[in-house]
Amino acid sequence: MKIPIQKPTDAELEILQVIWKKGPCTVREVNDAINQNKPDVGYTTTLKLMQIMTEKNLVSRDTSQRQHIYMAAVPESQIQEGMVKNVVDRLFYGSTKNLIMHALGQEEPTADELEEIKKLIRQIETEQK
Amino acid sequence: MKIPIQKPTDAELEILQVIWKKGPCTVREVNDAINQNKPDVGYTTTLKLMQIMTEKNLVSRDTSQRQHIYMAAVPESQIQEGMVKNVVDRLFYGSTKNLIMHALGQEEPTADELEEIKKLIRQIETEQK
DNA sequence: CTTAAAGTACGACGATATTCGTATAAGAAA
DNA sequence: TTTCTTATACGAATATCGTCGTACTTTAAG
Repeated sequence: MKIPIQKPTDAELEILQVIWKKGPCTVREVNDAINQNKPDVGYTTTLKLMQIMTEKNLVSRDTSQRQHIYMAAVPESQIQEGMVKNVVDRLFYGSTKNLIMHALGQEEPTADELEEIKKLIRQIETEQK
Repeated sequence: MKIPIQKPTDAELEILQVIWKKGPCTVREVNDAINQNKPDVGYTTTLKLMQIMTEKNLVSRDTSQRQHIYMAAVPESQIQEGMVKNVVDRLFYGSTKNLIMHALGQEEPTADELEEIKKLIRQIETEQK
C-alpha cells in the first residue's frame, strides 16, 4: 500500500532542506537553522508546519521522547526529480535538453565543472551503444 | 524607474505560456487555448486572472477596443531564468552544475541532443580562454 | 426598437498556506 | 513542593489563489 506523496510548499521545502542536510532533527534545531538567515519565524509556526508535514507523510517522527525527532519521509532526489520535471514541462516545452542549454548559457560554469559534465555525457554515449 | 516583477502563480504561468506562444491575445483566445486540454475553466475565471496579472505587471493590455488585447509584459526568458535559479538555490545547493548533472541522468537524451550540448560546451570553453 | 450575444468589472466563496497565541504537560531547578 | 523552562497540541486570524455568479455595457441580429 503506497502512500501518495504531496508536493511540498515553499515553507515545507525549507524545512525538508534542513532535515536532508542535518539528518534527524528536533523542531528546535530546525527552527534555529531557519532563523539563522532570515527575520525570525516563531517556534510554534515551525512546529505546526512540521505537524502538518507529518500528516502529509513528508516527514515521520519518533515520539518516544519528549522532544520528538523528525526525519525525512521522502528522499531529496524524489523532490528534485519532481520539481525539475515540473519546470521542464511548464517552461521548456517538455525538453530536458532545453533546460540544460538554458542553464549552461545562464551561469558561467568553471572549466572543472564543464569537464565533469563532459565526462557524464561520454558515459551516457557509451551506454547507448 | 523599475517595476518589480512578481513570480507568477501556476494559473498565471499557464496564461503566460499561451501569450508567449501565440502573441497578443484576447481573453477569449486564452481561455479557449487553456480549455483545449483540461476540464473547463470558466471564461470569467480566466478574465479575472488576467486582470490581476495586469495589476501585477505580468501582462499589459490595449483597451482601445471592446475586446481588450493582452500581451506579455515579461519575457519568457526572464521567468525561465528566475524559476531555474529558484530550483537551483532551493534544491541543488546553488550549483547549476548539480542541476545539469541531475537532468542529464534523469532523462535519456538522444545522441543528437548530446551533440548539441557538447557543441555549446565547446563554445563556452573557447570563450573562456 | 427590441432582443440576444459577447464583453468587462467586481464581489464573494471555498480551499490551502502561513502565522501565532494560548492551553497544557513534562522535566529541571530552587 | 513550588516555580521556571521547554516541549507539544491545537484553535484561530490572515493572506493568497483559483473559482464563479452577477451586474452592467457594448455591439450585432432580428
